Amino acid sequence: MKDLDDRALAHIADYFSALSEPLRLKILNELRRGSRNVTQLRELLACSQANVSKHLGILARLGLVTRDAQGTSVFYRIADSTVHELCDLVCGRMASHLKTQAEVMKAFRTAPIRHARTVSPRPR
Amino acid sequence: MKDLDDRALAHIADYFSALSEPLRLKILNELRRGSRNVTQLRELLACSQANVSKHLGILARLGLVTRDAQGTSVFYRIADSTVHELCDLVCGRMASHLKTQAEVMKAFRTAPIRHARTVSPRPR
DNA sequence: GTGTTATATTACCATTTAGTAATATAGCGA
DNA sequence: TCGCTATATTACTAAATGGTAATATAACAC
Repeated sequence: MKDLDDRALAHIADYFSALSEPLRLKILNELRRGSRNVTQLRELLACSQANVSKHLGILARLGLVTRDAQGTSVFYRIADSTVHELCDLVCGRMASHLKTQAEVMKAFRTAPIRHARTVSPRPR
Repeated sequence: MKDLDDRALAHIADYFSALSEPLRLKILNELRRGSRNVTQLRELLACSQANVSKHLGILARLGLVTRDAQGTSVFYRIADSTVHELCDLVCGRMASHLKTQAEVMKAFRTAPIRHARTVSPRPR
């Protein structure tokens, strides 16, 4: 990631954006176990058909999943193995972060956030 | 990523969400070269001070960057080495994806997207 | 053909978000 | 103290986004 033009950057942002919705993460997580059609996902994730179709469309448009039509059903599967690595990375990081975060929360439960700016003197 | 409760999922989504904005990616990319204060980032990225402060606040709140106040300046640096791995993963994937995408675009420049559902017969 | 099922899409609403201008706050130098 | 600089925050607007209900489309069974 050295010299990034705006188009490439927008693509990367879009990619992360696809992963920034809980329902889409649930879909991808479910698809890790194998190919699923819309109805299966709708039942597994307890959401509306229109909604799951919409999110699948987003994931497909960005190339994270692929469509496989079989009769009236459309089966989706993960197209991009990078998805697994990304999620694992974030999950691993999340574990340690949540751990420390929980301790911070316990200490400062009700205290207001203050941006102390007196930490170190200005270098000269 | 086996059994995900909704809170953990929301955290992961938030994490990806932080990476889903071009300007924030630019900031993180710039911070890879070392610690930078707000004014430096403002000049390097050619954006308003309020905007870069806002985005830095988002990144800091999620723990991707840390603050280091020195006098009237506040220096930020990447707090989470995972950021690098994530971006590299996506960039690597992007390269191959854009390559094939470009060829697809060349072929179907003006053609409407059609969802062919006659690929394979329904299994019985 | 009709009816049924599966999926996609459209139109809409509510919420969120990026950006800006203006203001507030904090540290520094004189 | 009084400016001056650096950063954060507030209030606001415009645009994007998630969700839903209704509709459209396509494949199958009959």
